Amino acid sequence: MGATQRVAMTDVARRAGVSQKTVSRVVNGEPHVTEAIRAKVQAAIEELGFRPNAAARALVTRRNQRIGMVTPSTSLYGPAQILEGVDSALRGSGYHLSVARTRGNGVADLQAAIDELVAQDIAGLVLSEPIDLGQPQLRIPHGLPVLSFGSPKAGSSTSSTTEASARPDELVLGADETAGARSAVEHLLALGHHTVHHLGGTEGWSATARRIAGWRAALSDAGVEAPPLMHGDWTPRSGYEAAVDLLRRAGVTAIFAANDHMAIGAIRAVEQAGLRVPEDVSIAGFDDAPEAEFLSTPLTTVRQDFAEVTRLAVHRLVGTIEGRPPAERHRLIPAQLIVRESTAPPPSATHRASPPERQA
Amino acid sequence: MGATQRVAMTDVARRAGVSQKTVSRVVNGEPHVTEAIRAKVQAAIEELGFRPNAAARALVTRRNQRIGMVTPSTSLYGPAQILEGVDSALRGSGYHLSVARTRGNGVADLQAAIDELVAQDIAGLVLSEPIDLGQPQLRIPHGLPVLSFGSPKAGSSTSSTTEASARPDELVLGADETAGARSAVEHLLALGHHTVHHLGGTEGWSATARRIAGWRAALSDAGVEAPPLMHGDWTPRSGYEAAVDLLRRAGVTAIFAANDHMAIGAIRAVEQAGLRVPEDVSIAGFDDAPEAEFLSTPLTTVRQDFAEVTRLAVHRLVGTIEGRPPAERHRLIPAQLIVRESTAPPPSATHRASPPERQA
DNA sequence: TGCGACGTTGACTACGTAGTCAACCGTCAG
DNA sequence: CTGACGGTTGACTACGTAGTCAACGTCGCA
Repeated sequence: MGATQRVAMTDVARRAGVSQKTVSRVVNGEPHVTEAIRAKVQAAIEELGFRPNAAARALVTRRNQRIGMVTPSTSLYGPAQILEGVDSALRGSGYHLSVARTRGNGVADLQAAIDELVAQDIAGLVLSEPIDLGQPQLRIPHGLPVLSFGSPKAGSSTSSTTEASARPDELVLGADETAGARSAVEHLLALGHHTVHHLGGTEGWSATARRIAGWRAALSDAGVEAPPLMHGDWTPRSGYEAAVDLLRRAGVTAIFAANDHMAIGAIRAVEQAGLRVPEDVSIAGFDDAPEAEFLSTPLTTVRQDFAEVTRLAVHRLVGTIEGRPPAERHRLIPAQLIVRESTAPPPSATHRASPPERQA
Repeated sequence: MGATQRVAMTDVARRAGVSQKTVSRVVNGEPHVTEAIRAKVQAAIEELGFRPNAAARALVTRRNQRIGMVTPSTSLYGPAQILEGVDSALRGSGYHLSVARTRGNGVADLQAAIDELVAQDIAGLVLSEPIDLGQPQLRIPHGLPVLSFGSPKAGSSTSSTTEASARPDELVLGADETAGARSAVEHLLALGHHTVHHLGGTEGWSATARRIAGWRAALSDAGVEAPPLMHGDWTPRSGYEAAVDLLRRAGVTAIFAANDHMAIGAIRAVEQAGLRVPEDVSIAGFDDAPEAEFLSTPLTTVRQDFAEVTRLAVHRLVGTIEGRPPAERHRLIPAQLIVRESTAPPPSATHRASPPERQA
């Protein structure tokens, strides 16, 4: 069982009639090796089925070609997209990807996942969802490059100026979710809704905080007091249950859900209450998940360009690892409002001034 | 940048006034160490912030605590659930998880992902989605334990007897998707539909083949000739487009989509054609994705118990790695038909004999 | 023809850990 | 009181690779 490694460079060297060091040169594609010898070594490698021992290599070079990634989930849309994007961006870079999923939403859970990765001698650390906490007392080895998708502090958005993060050398990239959320709420207000209710994501997630921040900012700009906040956990069920609660209040005409799945649950709740989307209640989501466009009521939502964000982020992380730190450590990519059929003027809007339509 | 590792066991040993070997004993929790010395070493470890060097350990023990997993995607429901389940099952086992995503659906793509993992000295290999090919000419190091979720050969299902796989020692576990698909189609036939059309998943995936097999089996048992097969790529869009095509034919009353997302697209297509689900056209999916229950038309679908499958599979894989191979190498977990509101008798069924309702 | 420069090759060694084995200690039975 | 034994500790070494540096050979130029 399992004794996978048997053939070493010395075996190849003996077979090819050269030194171990020469085999090393061939394997690593170093110059200063005669073509004839290179071919001979290659042949010996093939014959013996030699594969370099990664552990020995890591030991002697004192560095690992491994990136560790902490993710809160692999099945939620955002984290899954980030994981996929990071993997894509890493392919061909020479770095391997190690994944650790957090088991809960607390600091201890995040720390446990980080520790597991750090124990693997990673060259860089990716935090898919940095927890939203006052003082992120995370123990991360000094000098280990860190990339976070989204700042742990709910950003003031659009301002590209950086808020200080816990680690001065931390890379922070992401879509501008705050501005994206803001544009969704502004869209609803522009349609004529008096106010917009928000179904927040899981408490403690920075993404939750950013979307709440955008929601509050839009309401504040419009001079509207924010109604009580409700929290779900990103699942359709939680969106459904929160919306059922919400619909007990009078005059609810617009709901902004923190993600598309909660929006789907909310639509169901509205319909079960005998109301129609969007005629009676408008609903907007966040993510532009693939199914959003194909729901019976296609969903107005906010799209993030995960491919671009992850590509740029990984590029900068690898640069930092290899001693070429980017000049700019923080970057927000614009998010895009996608207006579909789940949002419309409120029932009595036609009796008021015609609402100015507005695109993000 | 990045010189993460500085403190070695010898440093700790000097600090604690013991030998490096004793530090090694303490770190690994070996017996035969006086409590006083153990405490002294622990203190020195804390003070110096020592962390064991994984590469050196792997080099000398000749084995890695790493499981490599190949997945075709991290955002599709099934693969994401498998990834999440494997990660959960691995937590606390002492093994780390390395992920490689295939870039395409060909053998070469799968092989490339496998090679990348093998280069990392993995102790075990997990294939989330074994490609469906006649002769899987995959190069996998001899003696490396392999776990596949679902056989690469579209199984005859229910029979728990194993079909021969490429590697005699390969572990093959999964939900009985063939039986699950069969039960969905039988459900539709029992409702009175003359036939059931199938929107298949991405060609080349074994999951696609298994669901097709179940579909064909159910039709065959009912003495119905299978209508032409259509293929999508698991996305709602592909389900939508396939259904638009399909609805050009006359007399289409029942569609079984290979996953819930394609079913969502199909529902949209039906509704856009001016027809109703389920009154005019019944639609069933596969996966029981979280949103399936909360769609405007809650979806009849098939649920796999990914948690159970992955837990069992990882348990057996780890056992195999550690020299305790399970007696049983193949196992199918039953899949469960979930009947909701997207399926009903066909439009004219009431004019015929009342259809016998049937549960799986 | 002679000399230096440069390209090629290999011997030696370090990297940090765990396995092997011997030395040492105290205890207990004879 | 002495020898044996078991528990504790450390010296030495191997693991497989890449870095360092020296030796060697060849070529071009003076």
